[in-house]
Amino acid sequence: MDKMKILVVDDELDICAILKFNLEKAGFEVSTAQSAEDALGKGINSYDLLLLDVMMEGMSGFDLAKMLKQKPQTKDIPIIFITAKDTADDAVNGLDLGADDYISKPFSIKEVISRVKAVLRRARSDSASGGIEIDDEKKSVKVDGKPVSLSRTEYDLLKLLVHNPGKVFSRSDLISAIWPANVIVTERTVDVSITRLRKKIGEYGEKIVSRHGFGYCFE
Amino acid sequence: MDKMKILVVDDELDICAILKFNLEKAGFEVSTAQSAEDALGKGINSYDLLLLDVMMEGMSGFDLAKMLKQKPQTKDIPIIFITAKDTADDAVNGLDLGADDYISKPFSIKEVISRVKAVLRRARSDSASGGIEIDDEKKSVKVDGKPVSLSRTEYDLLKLLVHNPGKVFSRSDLISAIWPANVIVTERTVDVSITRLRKKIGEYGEKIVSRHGFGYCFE
DNA sequence: CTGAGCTGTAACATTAATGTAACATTGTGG
DNA sequence: CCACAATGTTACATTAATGTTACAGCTCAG
Repeated sequence: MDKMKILVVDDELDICAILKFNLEKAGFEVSTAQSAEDALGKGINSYDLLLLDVMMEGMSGFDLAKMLKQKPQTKDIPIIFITAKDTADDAVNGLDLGADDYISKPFSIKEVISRVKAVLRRARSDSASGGIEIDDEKKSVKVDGKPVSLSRTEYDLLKLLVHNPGKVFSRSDLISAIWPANVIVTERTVDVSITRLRKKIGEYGEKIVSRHGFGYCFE
Repeated sequence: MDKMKILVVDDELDICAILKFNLEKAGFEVSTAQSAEDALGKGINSYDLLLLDVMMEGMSGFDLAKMLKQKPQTKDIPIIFITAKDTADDAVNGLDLGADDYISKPFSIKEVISRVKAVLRRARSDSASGGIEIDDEKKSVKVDGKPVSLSRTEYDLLKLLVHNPGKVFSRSDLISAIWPANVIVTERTVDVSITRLRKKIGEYGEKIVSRHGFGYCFE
């Protein structure tokens, strides 16, 4: 496999240097930029992953991400936000913007590397052909290349599970993540939606696995 | 939980005093040393964390760290380096040496405390993994690298015990911590769950020890 | 208005987990 | 060493969790 290319965007030179050094040691190819504007000049669409500081002079990391998510060439590049603020708001904002993960300062290097790897693994499995393809723009799903028609609930379920392989979601996790806040549904409702989803995606239904006593996960 | 013991090593007495005062206020037990040699005389392996100045007379912080990382008794003690401001290279070197974090002068006390806590939190969950790894996101447990399948009750039990090594939980402690509030179970029920858990985690089952007349604890 | 698809609940089937009791073993205080 | 209490272990009946299907209410395009 080719070296994955990572672009680190942070206005603190120390942070850039540390990330660059350690990520390179972990086998990645790393460039750095000191501002969002600087990053734009570096041909972002040639990178496989962006590490993006939220708080920067000029254009913020959020602004940059928003811009990138609008262009077809760059919208699929995974983004990990780095934020100094430990506020849940930022995390929510970031994930809402389509960020793939979010790391708060101070971070440990080990943690960063493990998240980078996780995100890249995820991104690769997304584009992996022959499996499950989720086109978030068209809100359509293909299984082994063949389009399947999912309802809104099923689509959201599949997307959440597939984008977080291995992570176990309890029924109440799923309800609060997928069902509108103002509706009240039984936990068993989740089971039924899972059953319907499993049936529609054929053999891949078996990859949505139920962890007795915990919930569901995709593997 | 016991007080965490921290050793601050810095040749500037002012810095030592400030760190000692503030860390003690934050609930830690703090000793200080003015040099690496001094630190070696203080029984380093009894500490839970070292705060280590890089630039010191005689043996540098890096040298000390390198030495400690080579001895089995001390290699798992987390180290946070304190470096002068504009030497990102130092930080890089330090992280390369297996430091868990670095802090550059001048630092804010809040920052130091939050990093200390972060590192200790991380070290705690790591050290618990002396053969047992608990992945709370995946709700899965590995013993010596091999996944074992635990029921919900067994998982909760293991997690509670492992995260509080040495602490003795009475049966009623365990029941109120793990069993849903609305169910009523015999205290002997705990014994059975413990037995099942022990069997599943193999030789590590012996680390769940029963304290006759008191309850169970993990050591 | 109408019909097709979507949804949530309930009911029933199936499987995994659990609690209790009974008996075996170990530990403790005298 | 003995008696008694605490703990270990096992089997088995029961309970809880999950899978599945049917059905009724709902939405929404036409």
